[in-house]
Amino acid sequence: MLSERQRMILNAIIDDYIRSAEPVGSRSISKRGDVTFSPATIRNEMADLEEMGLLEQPHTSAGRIPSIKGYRYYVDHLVTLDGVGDQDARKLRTYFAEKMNHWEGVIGHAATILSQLTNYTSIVLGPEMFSTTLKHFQLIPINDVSAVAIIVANTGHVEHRTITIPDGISMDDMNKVVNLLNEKLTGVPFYKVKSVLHSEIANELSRYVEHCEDILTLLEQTITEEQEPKVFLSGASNMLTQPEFKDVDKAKSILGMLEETQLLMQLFQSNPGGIHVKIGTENALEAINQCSLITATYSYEGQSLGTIGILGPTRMEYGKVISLLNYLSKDIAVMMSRWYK
Amino acid sequence: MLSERQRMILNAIIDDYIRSAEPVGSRSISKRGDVTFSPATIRNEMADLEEMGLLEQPHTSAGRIPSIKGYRYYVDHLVTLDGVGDQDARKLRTYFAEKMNHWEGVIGHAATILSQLTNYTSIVLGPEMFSTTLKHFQLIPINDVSAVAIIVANTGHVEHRTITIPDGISMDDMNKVVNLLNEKLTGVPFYKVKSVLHSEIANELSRYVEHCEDILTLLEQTITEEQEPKVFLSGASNMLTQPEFKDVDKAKSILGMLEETQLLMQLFQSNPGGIHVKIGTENALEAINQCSLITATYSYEGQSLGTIGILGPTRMEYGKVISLLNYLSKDIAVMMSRWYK
DNA sequence: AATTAGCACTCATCGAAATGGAGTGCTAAC
DNA sequence: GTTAGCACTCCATTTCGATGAGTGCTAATT
Repeated sequence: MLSERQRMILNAIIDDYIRSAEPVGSRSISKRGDVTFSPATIRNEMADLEEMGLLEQPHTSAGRIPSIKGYRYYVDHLVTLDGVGDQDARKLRTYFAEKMNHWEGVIGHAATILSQLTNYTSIVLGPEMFSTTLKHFQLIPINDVSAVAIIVANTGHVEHRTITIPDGISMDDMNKVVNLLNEKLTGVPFYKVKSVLHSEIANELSRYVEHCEDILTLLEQTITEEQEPKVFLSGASNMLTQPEFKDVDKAKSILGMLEETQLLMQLFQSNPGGIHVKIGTENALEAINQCSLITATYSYEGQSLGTIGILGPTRMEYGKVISLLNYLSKDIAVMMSRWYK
Repeated sequence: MLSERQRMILNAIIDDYIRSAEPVGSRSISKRGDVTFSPATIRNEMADLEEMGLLEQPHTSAGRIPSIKGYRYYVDHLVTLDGVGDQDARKLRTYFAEKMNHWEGVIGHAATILSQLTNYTSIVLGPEMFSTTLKHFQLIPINDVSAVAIIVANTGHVEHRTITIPDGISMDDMNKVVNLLNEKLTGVPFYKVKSVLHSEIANELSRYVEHCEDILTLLEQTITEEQEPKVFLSGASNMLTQPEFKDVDKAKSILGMLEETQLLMQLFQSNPGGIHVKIGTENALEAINQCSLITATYSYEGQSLGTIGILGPTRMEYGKVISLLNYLSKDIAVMMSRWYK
């Protein structure tokens, strides 16, 4: 569909624009080493590319900038994955060499590194418990009326909540129930916990304990309560270094959006694994219609667990970011498996 | 030192400036209801106030704006604490009426509300475990080589870490040690844990278990490892609504600073309780030399636990914010005690 | 003696007009 | 098919004068 020459020119324009953030003229392309045609020829091609919707012109007498469609073509067909530079690789190693003693540390760190290496904003979703299995469940009484419920997954993931023990229920009864739950639920994946509770446990329980229904519903709530994954954000202020967001209002709408965890999770939904690039208006949220979002999932034992992502201007260093995300998501996977091996 | 009239005028200027963010002229003061003098008189007083260092002039033919010293006088002597408005109080009630099942929820929520009600940035430090006592300690094995250590405090605060079990140490031995620790350490304040470990436990342990030293050092690290309080940040993007930060570079240095948890904790250090106001250059960090930080501590059973704070421009609504922080810090205290009562 | 009206002066801000220059589209030559 | 040349467009920047808010000082007023 595009001639070789057109692809070269498109590539050159996008490369230049990513570097300079300013409309690219025919002359400057011609002066690059890799395109050996005269400005006039390039102008003709540029006019064609514009007609195809791959480029646009801010105003009549300006150079061209890539359109969303242009970036899309670039990402799909032209971009070269530089791989991860030695420097960056080394930084990653040293970072991860630090001893971490909970996964929040690993993931949070990953977010920090990502934003530092890219100068964009990184968003990382912690692992979903959904696909993990229950390892241990426990109640620890704090005083007469409240207790801490602790849930441990086979991945070492720990959740805890404070619950209030209803009147008229003894700690003894509670403990009996907890023991039974551990017996029956250990090894059960979280998404099955609810149904197993009802099918296998409800009956058996009613024999042992009074008030068992109250207790059961309480614990059911406790265990199955929505475990929304934690969101780690880093380098949000990097957005302000981008010339496209020097307008405070634009910056504000993006940074405001970044503060709403709900929206961020929404952004990451429906990512079936692998690396995904959403450019400009391809994103659902209006606030980031001038941004691109690149996401990758990281996994443990084949199960996709969570997502890491980079948000930047549409004029983003796609090649570098894609390589980096690719590298890092695998690194996290290795990290996790080494940890739990 | 200041005449009654000067105080009135200073108060009027600061009030106006806080509202408008623009230099205040003599005429506009004179037109307010509360100061009944002619512009000329007010001009004379303004000149005096400037000489005293309480006001300054951006340029010769502009109105006056308060200096740091001016704000300081205002906060110390003039500001009226409006109390918390009905609307705000109602919002606070509804927010806290939501059921929370871990303290992170309560504190995080507090940060959100604060930033929403004030339109400034809120920074909240979670409770330090320092002053709480150990309630329960437990190891849950995940696989052959690693286990999750869970530490519960009497406040319901839960910490967890993943540890790797050294070669040649059996899970049985580990459990013996853990049992002993629970026996001896329950009820001991965290800051004493380390010394108790050495004085009371080390000896006794050596009788029961081999390799006990290895285990002990591991667990000691685990329990006493630096528990730095969590930092909750909310409404950072509100900074961008302030006209003083419409300059992207200024905004960036502030927002960048806000991303560094270490710095934030530093900011909050050495606050002996009560409400504190740091204005402009009174703050140690250069990044917020154009900001004011108001902090308050919240406590539980008389023990000051953590800190809540509001960061805004020096041109901040001191009265409103101080009232609000005062109110909310007490609210959190009530909340916590009701929870654990 | 304190207060105020009057007035000359300062200086940031705003808009209009002038200038410069980067880049295009088109035509004609190679 | 490619390229040199040229007229044209339009943004960005600068310049300049007008505007007006606000001051400081002096002299009049209470």
